[in-house]
Amino acid sequence: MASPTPPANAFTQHDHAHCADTTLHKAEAVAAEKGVRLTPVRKRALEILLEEHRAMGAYEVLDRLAADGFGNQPPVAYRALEFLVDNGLAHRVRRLNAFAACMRPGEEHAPVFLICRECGEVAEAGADEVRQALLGAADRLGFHVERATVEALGLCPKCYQEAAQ
Amino acid sequence: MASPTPPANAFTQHDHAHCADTTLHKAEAVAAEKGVRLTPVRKRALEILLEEHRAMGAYEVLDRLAADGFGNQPPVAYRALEFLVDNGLAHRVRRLNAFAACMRPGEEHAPVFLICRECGEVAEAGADEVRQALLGAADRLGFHVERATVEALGLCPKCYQEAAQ
DNA sequence: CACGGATATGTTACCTTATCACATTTCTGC
DNA sequence: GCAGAAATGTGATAAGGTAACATATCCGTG
Ligand SMILES: [Zn+2]
Ligand SMILES: [Zn+2]
Ligand SMILES: [Zn+2]
Ligand SMILES: [Zn+2]
Repeated sequence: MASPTPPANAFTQHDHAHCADTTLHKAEAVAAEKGVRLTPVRKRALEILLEEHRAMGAYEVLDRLAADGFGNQPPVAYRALEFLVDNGLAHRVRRLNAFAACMRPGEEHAPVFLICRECGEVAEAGADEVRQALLGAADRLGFHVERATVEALGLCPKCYQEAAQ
Repeated sequence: MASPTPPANAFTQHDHAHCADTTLHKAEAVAAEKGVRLTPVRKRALEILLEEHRAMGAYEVLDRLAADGFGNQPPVAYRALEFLVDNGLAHRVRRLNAFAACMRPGEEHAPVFLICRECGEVAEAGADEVRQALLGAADRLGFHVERATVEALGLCPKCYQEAAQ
């Protein structure tokens, strides 16, 4: 089965309001199906992450949540973010110590993050071949992979163009 | 050119004293060739990382350095570690917020880390196919990769065996 | 509806990781 | 020997993350 949505990604111009809206609705559907509660804080945290195609630090999210009347202590943000990550609605971007909304909630995927060091945009690329290659390399050492982190730092198309001039 | 050393890795039983010693000498050679100074703190930091096939936090390294008569403030460790990383003598393991000695200093390689969640051992696997797959995925979005982080968390052969019982 | 356990939130306090800024020393080329 | 560069020591502080416990909300059951 092919992906039902054309792959709107951070580096392609697109109607992001629509992109975010669609993703939020998918997330709600996923939560409903899994029988987990996308409570107000959690939903708001996800909306905040969805505003832009970039990763946000927990404290940045916290500030936004606090401004919206939620608690202003770290656990408020960390708990909401943990929930989102645990349920596949957001990902943790290790290189940035930050979090990004998952762009394909519900779809089985091994996320690969492409992080532009110039503009900070983060794209989530599906890359099964990367995962396959990783599993192969691990297998040769007898290692059993449970979770994988694959992140690339570099330049997005736009910033690469600009740098070339 | 094939790798000159048989791939001694964390998950294979081997004479680690020899393994560490060899790697340290390779590192010294690399530093000499690059014309950078592997000063006492830096060398000691590398030796500390080389003691075991696992990643160490900066503060753990710092404690060891301080015990050896070096400074006991964070920058002491962070600077030494930064030097090692910048010169390809150590790697940063993002998932653990820690550092591991590079097992193949001088060799061009795209490191992939296999982290056992049970015993904490970390193996550095060379995996060009993983890098190729990543470059391919990035290219499809027009992204230019400069640096990549590939880390897998799971169980090493030994711990997997033990878990199965 | 009432009750009780499970789940979620608020809040305090604290720990770990990482960086800045600046003074002092050590090295290196001249 | 001397000047500039590189490396180190040190204090202070920013940024990221968690433990623990009290309070509130939800939800199935009687
Ligand atoms: Zn979008
Ligand atoms: Zn960019
Ligand atoms: Zn070894
Ligand atoms: Zn293990």
